Amino acid sequence: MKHAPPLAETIRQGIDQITHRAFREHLRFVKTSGLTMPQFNILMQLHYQHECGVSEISARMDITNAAASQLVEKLVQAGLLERTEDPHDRRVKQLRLSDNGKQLVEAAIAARHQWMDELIASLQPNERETVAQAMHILVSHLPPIADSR
Amino acid sequence: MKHAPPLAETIRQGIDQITHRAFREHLRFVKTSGLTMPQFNILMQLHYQHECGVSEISARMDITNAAASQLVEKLVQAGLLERTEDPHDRRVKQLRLSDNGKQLVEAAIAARHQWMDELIASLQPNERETVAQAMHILVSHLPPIADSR
DNA sequence: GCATATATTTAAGCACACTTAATAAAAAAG
DNA sequence: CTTTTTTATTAAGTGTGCTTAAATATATGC
Repeated sequence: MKHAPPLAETIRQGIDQITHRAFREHLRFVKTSGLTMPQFNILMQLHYQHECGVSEISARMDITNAAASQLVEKLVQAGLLERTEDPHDRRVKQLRLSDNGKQLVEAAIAARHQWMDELIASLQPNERETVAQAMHILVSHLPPIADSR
Repeated sequence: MKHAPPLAETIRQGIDQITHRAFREHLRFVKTSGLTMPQFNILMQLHYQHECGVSEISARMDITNAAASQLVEKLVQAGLLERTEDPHDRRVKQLRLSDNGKQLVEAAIAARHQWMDELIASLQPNERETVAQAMHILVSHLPPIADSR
């Protein structure tokens, strides 16, 4: 019998497979939502950030302000985003998820959790314990911040 | 002190964060490669499958044959794909990565492994053991096949 | 106050992925 | 052998995201 693969290789393969699975599921959901990826990304950003201006979106997505403005416009038209004037600085527009927008994002998160929960449910209690421990370790070691900007 | 989050929640958050990180890294690489996502996906598919026809690509990507043919054409023009006639069935074209194509895909995989390896290197030996164990558990429970077709 | 910088929008135009419809060639079915 | 199906391509047209350039409005620096 050959020797087992080194731990690092096992971890790499695990991350590869899990992310691959997660990505495919996410793509499928976005497709059924009728939105494009960039549009959807804006919604997700606003879910985590709750409120921001157009410039913050263009900065995070690495596109021009003009591009971000156009994307936002479509989402406003679609009734997924609310765009109001910032009273403190009337140049900036405050962007926020509308109720419909929130609903869509929550559905996306639920879909993302579905296959995870099935996976988790298939584990033995002691396995679940090990996996949770590992995730805690990984997350705590992940990125100091790594914003690349 | 409040109670700790349930294991399932810890696992979900771990998977979320890891996939998010992986996705961002991958996007960055694809961008620098000068290719678009659909083009890159074809290369990745041919990396894992080594050889296939145009129809298989359109089926897997859920686009028409016409669209797949056009994408393939661009990759052939770019020198990343080889397209030859299948002698067994002269309707189908055998698609295969060229040497340049292979090189690009390998660079992508190397880039994907880079941050993982940094992460792995930051772990204590016993942590690494736990994480590897967890990954093994997860992968073995992942998807029977789940090809959705 | 006046010049400059910042935040956003609009217009014009390009590249890309995608679609449908039409074409061609080979394989499979009858 | 004729008809039908499969595989791939081409042509024409649509929608999207993106860019640059120009316009507008507000805030900031001196």
